[in-house]
Amino acid sequence: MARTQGSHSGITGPRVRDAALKLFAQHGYAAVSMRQIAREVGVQAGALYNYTPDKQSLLFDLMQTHMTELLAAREELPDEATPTEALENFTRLHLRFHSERPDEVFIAYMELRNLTPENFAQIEELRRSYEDGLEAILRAGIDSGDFEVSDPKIATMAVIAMLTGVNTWFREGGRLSLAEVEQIYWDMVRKAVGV
Amino acid sequence: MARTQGSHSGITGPRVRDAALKLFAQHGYAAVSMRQIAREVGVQAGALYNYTPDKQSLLFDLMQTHMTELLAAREELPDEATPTEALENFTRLHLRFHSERPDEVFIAYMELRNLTPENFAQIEELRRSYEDGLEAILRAGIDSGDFEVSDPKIATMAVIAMLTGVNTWFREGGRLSLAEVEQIYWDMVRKAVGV
DNA sequence: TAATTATCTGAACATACGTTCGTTTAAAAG
DNA sequence: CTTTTAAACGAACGTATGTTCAGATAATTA
Repeated sequence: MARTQGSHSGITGPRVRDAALKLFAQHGYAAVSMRQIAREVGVQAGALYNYTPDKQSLLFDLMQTHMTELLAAREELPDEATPTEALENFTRLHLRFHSERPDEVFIAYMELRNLTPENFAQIEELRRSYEDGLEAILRAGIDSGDFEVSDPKIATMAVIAMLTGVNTWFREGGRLSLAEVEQIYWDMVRKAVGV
Repeated sequence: MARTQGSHSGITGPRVRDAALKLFAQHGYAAVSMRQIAREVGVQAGALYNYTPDKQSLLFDLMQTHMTELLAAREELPDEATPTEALENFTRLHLRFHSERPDEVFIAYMELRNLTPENFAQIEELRRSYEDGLEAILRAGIDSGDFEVSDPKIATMAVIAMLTGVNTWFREGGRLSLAEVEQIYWDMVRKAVGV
């Protein structure tokens, strides 16, 4: 056998990507073999190399796409908002975006150390850019007198850690809806920065 | 060559443990080989099996020890405190304990999926017990009217996620001392629960 | 229909893995 | 000093790894 019936790069390509995403999130990059990914796609291991130069690129592409989409989503937030509005928008966007992509988030946070140094630097740059966005909001709120925050750098890390933590327990269809979770977290964030 | 000069189980044993801790934290359980651990200890791979039945037990022991010590530390907190005092004690203990053990914390959060189902269940039980402790404090504060928290379960997860987040950036000897970090986080936690 | 291109197979490569074990040497016990 | 035990070596086991590639077949183009 060789080329199989109905085979198309437009179909197999995304399937490779999806399989890698699912398996990396489930078992971790290092614990997943190319043969496992191939089996999930329904193909032999060698065929994967039509869609990725190597395993590392598979991981990097997943993380880069995720971070780029996250930054793009943030760009779309209105920028004429007050500091408090901006913080609420950020909070709700973060919760919504992350809860919709549990696998991507898991990988983005867990597999950093499995990136090559060059790839790591690129992803880290994207992450820093995202964090800087929140820090800018906090500083604006401090300057305007809206927020009461002693250290904006730490507050940035604390808020992001708190928000990203939802992914450890939140599941669609659970006890609480996303809207309820958003409201509860926004209340906590709001209070934490003194609003 | 065979048994080497100065070899002692009382020396090599802890060194195996330390090497595994360091390497698992650095590269991840699945990415670290028994030969790497052996090299770090200064021994051949076969010698490791004088100290662990297998690689999985090495991971499990590290996590179990960590969680047990965490629970033991919490037991030593005074239990006649007010809800606010109890929450402050918990917050400071968590920050101190975790900042002193970055490698153990990293492993405890990242390598859960590399535990066998039986081992996972045990570690998860310990973690649940720790979280229940915080939830009890929050409920007590709600009942007494000290705290203003709409959902104690979520608040528990949010606070723990926020606090554990320090380990992603805090380093002894950095811009802020542990005491300063403790104060800043306690301020945020305090405000977040409405105190 | 014929020629070309895209896609996948299946075998192979060198290397690495966790683990076992017979043997050897050092330390401890008698 | 002799015997016993503890600790480590070093080779070997079978299996798995990421990756390459010639060959085969399907889809597409001419």
